[in-house]
Amino acid sequence: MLRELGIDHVKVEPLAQRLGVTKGSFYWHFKDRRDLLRALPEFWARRQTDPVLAHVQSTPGGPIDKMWAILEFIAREDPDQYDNAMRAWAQFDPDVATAVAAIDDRRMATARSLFEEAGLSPADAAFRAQLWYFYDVGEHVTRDTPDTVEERLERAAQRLKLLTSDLRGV
Amino acid sequence: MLRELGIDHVKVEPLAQRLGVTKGSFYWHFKDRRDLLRALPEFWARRQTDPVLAHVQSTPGGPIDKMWAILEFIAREDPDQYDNAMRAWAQFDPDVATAVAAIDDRRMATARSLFEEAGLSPADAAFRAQLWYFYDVGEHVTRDTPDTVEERLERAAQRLKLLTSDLRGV
DNA sequence: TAGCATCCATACGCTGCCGTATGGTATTGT
DNA sequence: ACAATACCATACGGCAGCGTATGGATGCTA
Repeated sequence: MLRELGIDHVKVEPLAQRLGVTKGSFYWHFKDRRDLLRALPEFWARRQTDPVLAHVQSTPGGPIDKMWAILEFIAREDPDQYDNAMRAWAQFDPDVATAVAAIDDRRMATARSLFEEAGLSPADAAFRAQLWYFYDVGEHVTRDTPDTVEERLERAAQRLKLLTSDLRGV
Repeated sequence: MLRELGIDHVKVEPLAQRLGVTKGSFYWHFKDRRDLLRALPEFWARRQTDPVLAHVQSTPGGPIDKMWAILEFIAREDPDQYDNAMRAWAQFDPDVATAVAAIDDRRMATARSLFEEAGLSPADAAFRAQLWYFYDVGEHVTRDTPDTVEERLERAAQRLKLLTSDLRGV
């Protein structure tokens, strides 16, 4: 419901009908609607970013290898637009906004440390990480992600090249 | 209402109350709620992107000068998050999505032609324009825009430098 | 000044959704 | 076998918002 119609459409009665149950069931599992909404951000964080960060931890090689590992990992997933729905929600709910900002920080911090590892100064690395990450956000939010894995991989390679061509080959 | 709470909160009765009138007035000006919503995308396009494109048309100099003109123009505006609200809406309404996509295309086409003018091949210019534009989108959607004009200008200069440092000075 | 169009208020019925109260069934522990 | 607990359905009252019907009020026009 969140992905398809937005947070204002995750309502308990339509939700129950979609699941083939009634409201009575819902109010046994959750105190009220707010209680359900509170559980969503953490669910999202666990599902969408923990796997990526775990994957980059476990890949060997230099920083550019790890950047490629991230890009490849994401390109091989099917883009399910969960991020978009969360951002749309965060737009209008301060609590969710801080939750999403925390995720953004975690992701950008990873990129930043990799750019530092590749030889950039902290300030330059921070900016480069922004450019890196914002491309991802922009691609998702404008729904401009290619349909096939091959196209996504090619575009990712292009991005990595442009963002690291001036760095030492580590 | 759209900017602050999202499209699902532009409802006729709260809207009327906010304007200090009653529903009776609303239903004289608009057929129904859908009629109001239909008018919003065009209103947004006129207000948010026409001025920028008009401004770049009227600035002299080479393509990089014009790129700077765009960045400077946007940096001097106060970021009012209208774009974000439209994107949040477009996320869940296909008609709005096409309207927003049309705006994205217009903006990116401008950047693309400038990169071509600066010597890039059509394919390279298209990718470079994406990177250019997605940074903008990412900055807005993550609410990471600096508060002061000076900081925004500095960041814009940094962006322009990184995206054009390998091009001929035209 | 009579008539018509413009603009807004009041009042009404209807629907969708929330949250609660209450009862029923199934499963588990002893 | 018999509680007790977990899980779900039904039924209710209440509110918010939609759209319509109707009646002023004001201004323009002949």
